[in-house]
Amino acid sequence: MNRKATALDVAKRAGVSRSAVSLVLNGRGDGNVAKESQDRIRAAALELNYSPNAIALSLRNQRSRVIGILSDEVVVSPFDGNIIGGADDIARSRGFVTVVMDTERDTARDASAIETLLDRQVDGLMYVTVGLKPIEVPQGMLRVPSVLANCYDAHPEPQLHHVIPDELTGGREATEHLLQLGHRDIALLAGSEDSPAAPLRVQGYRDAHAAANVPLRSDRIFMAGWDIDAGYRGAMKLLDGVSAAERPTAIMCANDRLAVGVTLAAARLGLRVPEDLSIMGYDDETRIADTMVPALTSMALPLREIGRAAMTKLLDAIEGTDTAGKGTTVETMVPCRLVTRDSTGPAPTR
Amino acid sequence: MNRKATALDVAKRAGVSRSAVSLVLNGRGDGNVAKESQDRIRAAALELNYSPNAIALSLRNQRSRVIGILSDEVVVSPFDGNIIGGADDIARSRGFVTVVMDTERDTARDASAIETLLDRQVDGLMYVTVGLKPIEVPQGMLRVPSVLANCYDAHPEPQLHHVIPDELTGGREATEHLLQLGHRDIALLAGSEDSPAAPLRVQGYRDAHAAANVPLRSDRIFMAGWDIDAGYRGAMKLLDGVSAAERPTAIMCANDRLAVGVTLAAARLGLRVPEDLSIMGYDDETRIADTMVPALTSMALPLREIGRAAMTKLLDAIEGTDTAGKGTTVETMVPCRLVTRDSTGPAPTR
DNA sequence: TTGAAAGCGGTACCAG
DNA sequence: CTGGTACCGCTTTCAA
Repeated sequence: MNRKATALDVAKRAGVSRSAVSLVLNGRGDGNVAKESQDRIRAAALELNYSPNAIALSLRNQRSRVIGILSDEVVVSPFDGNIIGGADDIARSRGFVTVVMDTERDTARDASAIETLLDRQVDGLMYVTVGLKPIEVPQGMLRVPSVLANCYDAHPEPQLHHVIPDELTGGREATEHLLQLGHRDIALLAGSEDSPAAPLRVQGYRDAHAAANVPLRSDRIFMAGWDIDAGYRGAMKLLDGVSAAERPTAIMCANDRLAVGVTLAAARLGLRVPEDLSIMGYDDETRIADTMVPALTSMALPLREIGRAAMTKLLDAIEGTDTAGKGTTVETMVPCRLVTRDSTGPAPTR
Repeated sequence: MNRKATALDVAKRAGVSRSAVSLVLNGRGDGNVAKESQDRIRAAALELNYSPNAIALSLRNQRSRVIGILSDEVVVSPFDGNIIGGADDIARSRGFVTVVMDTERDTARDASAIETLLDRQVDGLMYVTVGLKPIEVPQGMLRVPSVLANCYDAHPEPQLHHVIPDELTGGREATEHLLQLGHRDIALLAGSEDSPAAPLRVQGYRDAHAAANVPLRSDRIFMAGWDIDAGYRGAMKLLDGVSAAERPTAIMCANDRLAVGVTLAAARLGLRVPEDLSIMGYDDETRIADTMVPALTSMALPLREIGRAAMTKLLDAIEGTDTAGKGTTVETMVPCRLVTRDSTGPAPTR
């Protein structure tokens, strides 16, 4: 717990002034400080294991090279952590560090968390959520460059750039995958309306049918919820006691947990997957989709990419690197990615 | 992006000096500053929405009221986020804020992350991991009060206090639950040796058998791994084509994902849960154990409590509140908690 | 009761 | 090429 060496310590040891130390260690020694003084300074710095005090630097420069990440519940929940991972990748590669604060879905804490971050001179702010959702942008975010990841400004005149997954296309391509396998009766367990992602995925499902000119039965769409038991119950309703001719040949789920429930139901009913029933997940949750039996075909959310894109946008704004002026575009959409595994197959002939 | 008000701004507006502002706003006005000056100062501060600059404060006080949390992968992984939630609860209640940095399991990044945190004057450090594990304590952690959560110092002479779940008792009580239901042939899918939790849970399983005087078949224990497919395969080996008399009446799993796999296998084999087979999980993962069909009986990891206990220990050390001297105890064990749901029931009579 | 000044650890300007 | 000095925003001591 001994105090760290300061620039003054280095200066003394090298027999020069603090200013010289500052110049040399910041690479502006040549032409300002004698060659041999430079060497002595560098040697002294090394011996004392000197590194400048970040606090003092921030105070002086009014910049900290720290990006504050505000999470609604990404840290504590099992979901979407890779957004932060991706954001951190980019930040580090550009010489910034990120610090995360999680409000555990208590939006009342947003303002104070942001105030805390701002008080500590963060150079920028990123708001990241579990699941696509509209948010009330906390006032403080407008005081420094900021960006939204996986969420968007609920106001009619959005102030901040946001980066979100392209759920519409995701829903469409998931459906297309099944249509291409020959399925003509595809049920949809569609999550619930509390998430804006759900209706988008439903719309994608509709669009795919329309584009393929396949008639669509609205009674095949269920706003079932998001959890395993919901998937189980939904599947039971669709499959239990229904003849092969009348049941859907595929069930598309709005997330992987629903798909787990559906798989469970199929197993209980003695239906083989994918021979009798194809099951499609969404999200491609690590260690769920890839480890299910059979492994789940799923539409992967581009979490890492969202984090990377959002952080890139943010740092460009901070460093004035963005090509056009700020606010040119307000939205970046990142495509989802189909991951084909073993739970989907050709439609059974009947 | 207009600059924040400083103490000087407040002083000017109130027609006093900066020192007066400082005194009053820190509650040491009485007896030092005239009553009416105090009022003017407070009014001015309010009007200007003044809050002191945390950076300047840290520089001045050499303390920041910030706790750095270093995570191996708690943020990006789906697991154990509630440790951080619990830690944050305590920190906030005691006037500290936490900032989290996640190294995504790259221990090479530990040192630099800690250096960053230290450079920013964090008053304390907490290292938190996904899953119980021994760690190499990064040097820098010894320079400020620090604590380990869900992990422990791998060295023979541990320097830091750690808070971990009591896995031995957890394993024992999980087994006792099944024994009490009359099960006498309990298989164990035990995770893998890469986690120190696995052998402890196995030992608990053995202890419970010994205490109940129930003979134990070592060939019922499988180091199966941790994922759904591992549970599925393990269960198939135990159950498929085995007569009711020879198969175990209960399968205890080292985590909930294994239990999902087991449930899936049981469903495929036409076995009812819990009538024909009881299934026990571990971890009590949110939105898995509670939403399975049937809902999983599980041994809950006390994640939140671990975080709370660790942060309490840490803040006590920082504020010098700890009753005994530092380093009195080096370990805190937090008990796991049995959550009884629908996947376990009385052993079938045969 | 008040204000001036020092100092936390740096950087940057400027005179020598 | 060098060292002195002001300043970032705040607290604290000390003299008036």
